[in-house]
Amino acid sequence: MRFRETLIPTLREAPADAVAESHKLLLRAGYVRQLAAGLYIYLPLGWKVLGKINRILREEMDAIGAQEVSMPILQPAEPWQQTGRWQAIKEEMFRLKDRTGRDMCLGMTHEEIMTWLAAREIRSYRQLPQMWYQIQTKLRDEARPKSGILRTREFLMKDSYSFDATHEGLLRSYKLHEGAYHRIFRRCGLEFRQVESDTGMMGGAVAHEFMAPSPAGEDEILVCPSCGYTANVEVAGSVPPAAELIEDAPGEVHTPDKRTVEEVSSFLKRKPSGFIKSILVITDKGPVLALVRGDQQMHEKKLMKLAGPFRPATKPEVQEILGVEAGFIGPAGLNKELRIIADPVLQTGVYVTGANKKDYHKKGVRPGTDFRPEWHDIHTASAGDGCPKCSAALAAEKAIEIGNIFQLGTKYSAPLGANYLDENGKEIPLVMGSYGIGPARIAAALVEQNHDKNGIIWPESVAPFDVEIIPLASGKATEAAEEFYARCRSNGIDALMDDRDERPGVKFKDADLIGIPKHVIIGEKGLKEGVFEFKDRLTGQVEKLPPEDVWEKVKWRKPIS
RNA sequence: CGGGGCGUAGCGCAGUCUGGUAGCGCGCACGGUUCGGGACCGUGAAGUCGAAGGUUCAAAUCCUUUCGCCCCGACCA
Repeated sequence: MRFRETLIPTLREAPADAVAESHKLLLRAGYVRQLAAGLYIYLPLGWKVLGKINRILREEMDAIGAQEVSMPILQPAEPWQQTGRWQAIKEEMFRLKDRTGRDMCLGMTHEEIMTWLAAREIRSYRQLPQMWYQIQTKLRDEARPKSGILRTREFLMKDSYSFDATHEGLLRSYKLHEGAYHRIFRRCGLEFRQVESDTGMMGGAVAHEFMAPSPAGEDEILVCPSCGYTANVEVAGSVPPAAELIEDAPGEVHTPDKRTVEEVSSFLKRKPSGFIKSILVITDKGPVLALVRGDQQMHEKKLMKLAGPFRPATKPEVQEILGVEAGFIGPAGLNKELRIIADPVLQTGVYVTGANKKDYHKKGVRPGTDFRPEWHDIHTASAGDGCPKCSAALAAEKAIEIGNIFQLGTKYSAPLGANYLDENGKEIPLVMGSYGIGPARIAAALVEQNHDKNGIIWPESVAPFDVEIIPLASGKATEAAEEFYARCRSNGIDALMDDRDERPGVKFKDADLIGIPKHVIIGEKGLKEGVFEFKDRLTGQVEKLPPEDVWEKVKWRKPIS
């Protein structure tokens, strides 16, 4: 393509609203424009990049035997009502009525519709397994769109769904996707990790996320440098550093007005790890007392999986339920039966905790003896904690979620009646999996991971063009550049020809900003010596070479590793 | 949804406190000189000051309401 004829509106300065590096650069380099909060226009360069990513997605999905289909974005409410998600999902779903008053929604994902189709078309075990995928627009009324194209209300998603006769079949489909995802992200040139993850509202037992490490990421993951254990902080296990053991004799201490662990620990001159933090929460089934060690943070998602949705108790509620002011509550010597969930790190040791008496704490409390809780991991794993598998020190990093895979089981097939007949003529629900990848997130994560102060540095596989040709104004240079450009075109090399009447500096700056990996600079100077210049955007290295050698370099493509 | 910030030309900003009828840089158009890392000179076009209502002789500026966008948190199928 010719620069002059293409919409590539580069900006010298980034709009003040942009904060994330990928957002700034994609805006400045002319890849995207914002229409409204969480709604983006993809300009020619941006759309080409998405196209490249989508091609890789299709190739790898096709390679594992998945079939591409296209599902409506506008959907009737019924399937969603049948699976219960019409109720379970709240403001995040765009809802509307058609002219007859029928409830409709805009698809935020396609489990319901894919399963609806499966319910009608799959009848026999002989048809199984099936894997269907699409690259389709999703709409979610996000509470907070942010970071440019990282979190938007409308976005493209490659979503696929597997239908198997058995759980073993599901595992096979899951593994196939796992492998495809690894190949996809590797081909895109992304640094990524696969982590254990929460299944969330998708349901099902097992799920993994694919994460691209980046400070712009919204997720935190824990990584063991020794054994390779990796998990989202939402599910990550860890062994916090051992606490100093102080064998107090049981007894009360006067702690006037000292409520939080910080206050009491500095008052008693004890480390926070010698305390039990008691948190009263209100669930649908009543109050629950959650306990973590004083130096630890409770992880709400972990507790939510055990106790269901909850909220912290208000101060009056604490008074009413436990008969003591908040700040002095503890698990030992409660005035009533209460569900107590304690983090296993408290299984050993002797602790200080609230005495359930205003202005008093209790010393020498032995969990398991002085009170009998349910033991469940509810603390937040953090950097420096021991790995749950090998006990080496864990590291924490921020990451962008670029894909996820879920073993759904029969969560959708059962309510939607997606059954098949087995060899014995028995009707059995399909065992399903679902698998997503966000192409725009791949693009944004790539920019986050691959840029310098001058601009973007795309990997060859997803760059909008293979090469940018930069003639420096002069009749001869333009002529030579045109010839080179024509040669690229007739050999299937996608070249961007900067045919603008601009000064060299402007062309160089724009080329670096746009980030095509190879630049060919053709100037009067070089022509006199009989050379073109080949610049590697990544290293910045420029080589003066005979045109034929430059051609060889432009033609050469990095093999897929 | 809670907290904070910001809306003035395509982009970045000043002007708002202390009311007097809108300005700077970049970009854009035209002419000229330039031409290897965002050139220079000259001329010019472009703004309902987010919107509505109010106060006032007079509102970008003061008051009220409202909309939008960004950030932190909550949420995130």
